[in-house]
Amino acid sequence: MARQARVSVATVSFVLNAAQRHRIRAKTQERVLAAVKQLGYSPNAAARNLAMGHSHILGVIVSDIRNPFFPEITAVFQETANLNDMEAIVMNSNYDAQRMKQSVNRLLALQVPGVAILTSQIESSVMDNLAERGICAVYLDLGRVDACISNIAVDYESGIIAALEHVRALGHERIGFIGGAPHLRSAQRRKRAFLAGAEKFKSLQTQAVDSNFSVQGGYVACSKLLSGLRPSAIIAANDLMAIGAMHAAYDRKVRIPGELSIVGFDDIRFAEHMLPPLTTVAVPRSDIGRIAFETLRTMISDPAKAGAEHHVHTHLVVRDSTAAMGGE
Amino acid sequence: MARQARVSVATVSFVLNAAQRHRIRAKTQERVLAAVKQLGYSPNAAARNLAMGHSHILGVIVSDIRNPFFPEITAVFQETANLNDMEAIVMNSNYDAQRMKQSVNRLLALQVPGVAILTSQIESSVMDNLAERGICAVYLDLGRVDACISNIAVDYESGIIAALEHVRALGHERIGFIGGAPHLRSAQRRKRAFLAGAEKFKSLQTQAVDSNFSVQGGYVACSKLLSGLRPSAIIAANDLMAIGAMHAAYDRKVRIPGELSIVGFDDIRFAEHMLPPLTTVAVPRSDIGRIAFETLRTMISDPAKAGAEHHVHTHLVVRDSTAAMGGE
DNA sequence: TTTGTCAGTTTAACCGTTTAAATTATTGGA
DNA sequence: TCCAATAATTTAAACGGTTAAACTGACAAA
Repeated sequence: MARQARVSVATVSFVLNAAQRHRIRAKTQERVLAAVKQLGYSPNAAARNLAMGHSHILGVIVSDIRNPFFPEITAVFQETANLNDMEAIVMNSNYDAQRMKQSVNRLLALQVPGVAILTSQIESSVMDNLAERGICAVYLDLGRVDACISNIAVDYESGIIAALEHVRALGHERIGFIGGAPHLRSAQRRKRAFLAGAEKFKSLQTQAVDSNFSVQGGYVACSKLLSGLRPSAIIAANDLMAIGAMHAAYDRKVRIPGELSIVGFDDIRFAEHMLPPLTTVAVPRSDIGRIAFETLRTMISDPAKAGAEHHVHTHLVVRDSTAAMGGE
Repeated sequence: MARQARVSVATVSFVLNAAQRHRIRAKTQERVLAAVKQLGYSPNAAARNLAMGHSHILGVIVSDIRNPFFPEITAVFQETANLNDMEAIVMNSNYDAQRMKQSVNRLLALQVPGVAILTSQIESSVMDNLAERGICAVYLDLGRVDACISNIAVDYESGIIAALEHVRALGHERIGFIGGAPHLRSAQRRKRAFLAGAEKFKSLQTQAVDSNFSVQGGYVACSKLLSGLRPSAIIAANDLMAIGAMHAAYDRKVRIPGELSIVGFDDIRFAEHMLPPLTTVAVPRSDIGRIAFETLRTMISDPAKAGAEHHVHTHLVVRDSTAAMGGE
């Protein structure tokens, strides 16, 4: 080991750990730092991990990294973690409970001090497993807050309401809604918000169909809506379905936004790249990534304190896929 | 520790490592396995890592995880790694040499046995650093193959030629090309392939402009092409620029594919979701992910053997953004 | 001069595996 | 029955850090 600095291993350790640095003399610190630089030394993470009982790696589990919703979140999480001298390892549950369990087990073996679980569903046995072992966790929209358990609550409702108000203000009265997979809480909340919002305006005629958050599903759902008493505006519970809806309209030669206005949800990067650019509700994904990390860090550094509930807000981004009735 | 099985730690270790399992009696194995199950035991990765001198985590560095080109690769890499009892940690260089170095250092501290570097550029000092420490590496399109260094070569040329032949067969003679950032090898190769291919056909009039692989860049480049002697077909060196080009055409009311055919490159997921769906050259990203892992695994398990060069092929996917001259 | 105090540094135990080597148990042959 | 050979298991030394506790001077006060 780099004890070319003519000091003991302990001294090196003290120098390299900010918290202990004060204990040793400036001169000695210089010597150590010089040796570190000269040897290109970096401490063995495994040894440190073993000694400290936990690693500096945080786990992040998402349902589908291929879904453009997630990379932004994980990228910010990781960048923030790196700034704090930690690593992030991102795993994919692929919407599969079995894989979720496996991923958690992998993370446990890695001795992670905390985990961010950013999926729309999770078995409570997994949460319990984590809780029992004292691993801090932050969930997305799962509600529960406890010792070492935080939650990030996305305000879907105000986004949906904003979308509804927007198309209503443009003069649309017949409004369709394409919902996400109905067994997912987050899908239910968006749908309920839509229905509740629509109730307020007697003049509105609404029709809601459930789908599955995919482009394909949005296509089918939109086809269904268009073949009935045709709405002049459609709000989709995510951008992928909105894109599917745009395709369905395109294939039937229904002009957007001339004959049909479409609003998405999420504001994935490609929303603005659609033709026409998609009006959508932005979910602040980088905030989610940042908050997920920060709340984990807080809980890890002070495990006594209870977890917290964090709220993130959504807002409407108006682009060109919506227009006034009869307009274009 | 789980020595509730009334055996020594060594025995547990032997049972849990397939290679040594034969050494111990079936009865004893059962006892150990039962204890493992009962305690929900999983071996401490850090301790194992420390004892063995290297971890079971592989590093993957990409230039930009937000670019939809990469998540597919990393997801497959990770899935394959998991099937082989290894983890993958994905880092983002953000096209920044400094961050690349940092990422490599982080991975070194983690004692990774191998690294996949999937960026279009890398300083040779980084390659040397890795090589010196005996860390296996696989690069994307960086050419060098050596002890513990493999390379995945993407056959950009045949894809570009296929795209060119395709538009030529449709009757286009005035063909524009939007190139990627000219300092990147992979951009140069695509451009050169285009120019070389165009030479073969005397009748073709081509114009190539350089850009930067971004949607914005594609927009600007296409605007430039459209404002001169207007081409009837444009081939872009990646899909993002092709999408930018589609926007430029849309904003100028140039109809696609009626007045302008556009071909992209990569076949990112959103290519088929564009309106109209984008004709593009598919780069087999899941193959890249799989091969990157497999070649790393091979090199790691037998470090004596030299690295290998792997080729992956591209192929044209014809959709609706290209059509015969004067058609639609 | 002795003693106490304190800053600076070192010692040594520990973290939980792997693995070579040592030990103990079992088996089969004389 | 005893012994050798072999099978099964245990022992103990790494691995490279962290950290409580011990140590070492230097200096100030008695």
